Amino acid sequence: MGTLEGMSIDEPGEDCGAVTPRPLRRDAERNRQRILCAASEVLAERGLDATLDDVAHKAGVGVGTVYRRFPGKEALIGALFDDRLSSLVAIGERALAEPDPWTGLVSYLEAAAELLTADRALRQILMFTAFGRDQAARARAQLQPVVTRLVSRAQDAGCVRADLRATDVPFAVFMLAAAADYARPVRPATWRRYLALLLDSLPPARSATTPLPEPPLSPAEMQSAMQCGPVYLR
Amino acid sequence: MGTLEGMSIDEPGEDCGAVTPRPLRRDAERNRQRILCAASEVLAERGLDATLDDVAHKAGVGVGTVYRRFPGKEALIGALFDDRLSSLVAIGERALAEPDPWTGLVSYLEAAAELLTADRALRQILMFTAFGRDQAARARAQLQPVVTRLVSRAQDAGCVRADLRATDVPFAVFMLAAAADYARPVRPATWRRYLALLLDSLPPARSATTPLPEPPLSPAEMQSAMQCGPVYLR
Amino acid sequence: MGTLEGMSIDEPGEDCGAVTPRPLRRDAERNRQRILCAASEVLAERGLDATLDDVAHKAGVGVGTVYRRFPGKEALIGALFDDRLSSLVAIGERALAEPDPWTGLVSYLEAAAELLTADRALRQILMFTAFGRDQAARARAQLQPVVTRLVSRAQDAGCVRADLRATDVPFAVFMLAAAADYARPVRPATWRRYLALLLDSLPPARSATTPLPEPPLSPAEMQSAMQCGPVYLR
Amino acid sequence: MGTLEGMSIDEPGEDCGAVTPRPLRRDAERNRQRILCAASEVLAERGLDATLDDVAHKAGVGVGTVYRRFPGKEALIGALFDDRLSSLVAIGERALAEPDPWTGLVSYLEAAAELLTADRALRQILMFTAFGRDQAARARAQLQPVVTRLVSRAQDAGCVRADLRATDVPFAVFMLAAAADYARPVRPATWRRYLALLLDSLPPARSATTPLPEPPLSPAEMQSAMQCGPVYLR
DNA sequence: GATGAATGAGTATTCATTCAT
DNA sequence: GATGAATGAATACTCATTCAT
Repeated sequence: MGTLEGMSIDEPGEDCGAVTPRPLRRDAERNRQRILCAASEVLAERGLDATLDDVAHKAGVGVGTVYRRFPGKEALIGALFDDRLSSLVAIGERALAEPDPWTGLVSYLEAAAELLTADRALRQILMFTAFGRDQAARARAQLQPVVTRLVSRAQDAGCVRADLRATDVPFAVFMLAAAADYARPVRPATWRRYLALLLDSLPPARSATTPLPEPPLSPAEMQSAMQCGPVYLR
Repeated sequence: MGTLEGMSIDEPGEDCGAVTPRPLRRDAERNRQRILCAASEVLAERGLDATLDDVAHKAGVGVGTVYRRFPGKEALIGALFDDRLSSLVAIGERALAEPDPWTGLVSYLEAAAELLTADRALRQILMFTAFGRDQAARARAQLQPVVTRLVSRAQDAGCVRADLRATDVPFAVFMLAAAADYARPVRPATWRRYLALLLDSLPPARSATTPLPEPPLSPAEMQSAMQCGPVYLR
Repeated sequence: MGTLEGMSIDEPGEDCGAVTPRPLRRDAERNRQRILCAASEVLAERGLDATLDDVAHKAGVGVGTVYRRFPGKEALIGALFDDRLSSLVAIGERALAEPDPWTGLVSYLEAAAELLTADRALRQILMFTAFGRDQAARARAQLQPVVTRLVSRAQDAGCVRADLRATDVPFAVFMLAAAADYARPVRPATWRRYLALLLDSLPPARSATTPLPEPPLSPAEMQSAMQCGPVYLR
Repeated sequence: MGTLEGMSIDEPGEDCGAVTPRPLRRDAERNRQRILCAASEVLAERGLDATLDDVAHKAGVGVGTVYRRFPGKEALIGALFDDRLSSLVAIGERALAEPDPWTGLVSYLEAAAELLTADRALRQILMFTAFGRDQAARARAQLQPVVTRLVSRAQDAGCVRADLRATDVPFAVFMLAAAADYARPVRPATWRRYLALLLDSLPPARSATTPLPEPPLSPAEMQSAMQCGPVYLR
């Protein structure tokens, strides 16, 4: 899980950041990462009902170690959320850096959906988990201005309908993630079909139809999706 | 739950009937219905994590009775699924009865999404639960022809783009359900906003933009949704 | 454990009492008694730290059964407390029935200490566990008037010093129980030695010589002690 | 904790000493003292359930250091016990130095009870914890002669009943500690009331009326009680 | 047939103790 | 020697499922 490896490990030299109360010992940090990776994988496989024992086993550590690094299950999931949130913010900022407003918005939707699509745990976390007041606040505080700017910039350029709002964007991403959740085991890219559909509804006055890039699921694939799809039932 | 009430109850004497293993005794069938109703209500409120004791209590019977009527929790949920599936088929047939093809398709999407929106467990079931081979097959067998007809009829009438497929329809419903799952505790009708958006992308060449019928969530409502939203985390 | 066997089982005929919501099924009540007995024994042996699994094992039932009958560990111990409390009240009433005031007070102290002495769990419960407000209140409400009467009656008869208070009595019992706790494995009756010593300090002759230096706890303080006292229950 | 501070620290160089395995390095000894102090405070507050992590934190050292200095939790508590034992012996010796035999005995009882009263863990230790054979032996070896002398001296002076024994004294202290444990959160000095009561039963005049019914524990029995007594230490 | 009592594997979490850094 | 990271057995409690009444 490349995303996790590269994050939040202070390089040996740059410890002058000084915000973190104390950098973890090398091995502790390594285990922290292992735990996050394992959590991500296990949760992706078995959903949020996965046990911390499973996570610990996958990470190759004892349960106690998980509890040493995270106050509890919810906190561990919260850490995952925080990490992914940073990625989303980065995605948003890259999208804002895009000179063309339309391309910017589209690339945000695409990259955000791609991120969610690649990680089921993240979809569940973003879509279904109630978090503590502060985490939710942080998420909003970081993402909202970026997304707001993306939308209003596109509206000012006349390429997006005037009644679209910034809060519609996460909904679009959730909806795409829901589609992805369903189709992924059969044909992972299916969600792009619905992104295209969605984009078709965005221009103030649509002129030409975009041909849908992905074929629909065949009835057989559809059935197969229903059988091996995400299991939340215990 | 009207659908449940109306199920045909075989008279005690005519057990010589062909396929059905044996018609239930009058009181047994009454209990079966009570259990399904109770399950429907309890699961709609609390989702799939509701306990069978809760269901039994709500139904006014003992747990043992639930197990006498259904092999287990999954089977009970499966029966609910079947019931809802019938509702969906009925919805589809009503939509087909609609003379105008476009109105027919739209009313199907609307009614199907409405059904999912009112029942949390149903959303979870449809979106996340893997069912047995036969149930999935039955679902497909019953729904697919109806939906296929709805789509092709609309395409023949020239009011829907040619590259839309029947399997896109359940995806649309799932996506709307995902939106509903998220926004429901704050503003339950929000999903209609996204149905409108979606419909805007369906015509072969869109002429006028449909004004979105529901306002978007305010940032504050958005945050509140994140806090009290569907909790799958135990 | 004879005391437990005879208690709180409604005789088949006398169900007109009607206070209890519903009499337990025969087997359920039998198991309830088994659990209480086992709890009493196990707690007596291993102290309040004994696990409910131990209790269940001793009772020959599964843990779930224990939890079906009692909401949790504390509730189980509370039930034990309630049972013993009834015994104490009965002891107090027998003591009041005694015509001679001095004999009455002495027999209460003796019988109460005997009760505590025979059951270590009870000693711990009475001495160390903080219970819910209502249980403590019930204990006080039932015992206090009886004990108050025992003391004042003896004082009126001139056989007990005037500065003794009703709240001194439970303290005496606790102190004897502490002695019993210690000496029991070696010589179980040792506490009687200290009861005799204590009784020697009660006649009024002594109060002239040494007035008691600290005021006794008021009934309200006593109750407050029962509520915030040392909690050894985990 | 004055007693702890004053312990003799062998100089680094003179490790050729006889019995002591090896004098600790200066800093090691300092840590040992810090740990004992911290343990004393933490245990006094929270009782024996306090964790070693708490102790280590309070002492400003790592848990590992605690384990380097003491084999385990029980050993640490044992060391505390030893320390308190020294205090008791000192108290006893001060009491013996008292010219008046009665005052001597009373001041021992008072000071000993005061010591126990101030430290919850100590109460638990003295009253409930079974210690290793050697610790109990040491306790007896050190305390018994002092207490025996205190008692017999008072008896010789004619101010204490003849049937009192040395082993009655620790029982008196335990009983007072039990009272203290109970009343402490409400009115900490309450135990003095019961000390006064107890003292009232000691003069020889009393023994004429009621000969004590049970023999006292012999010193050997006392020791045996200390070893097999109720164990609350986990 | 109905009931609800009994079961016990499973879950999150804690803490004394060990061991790598 | 000191540190604190890692360990995992233990504990209270839940709930789907079975079975005696």
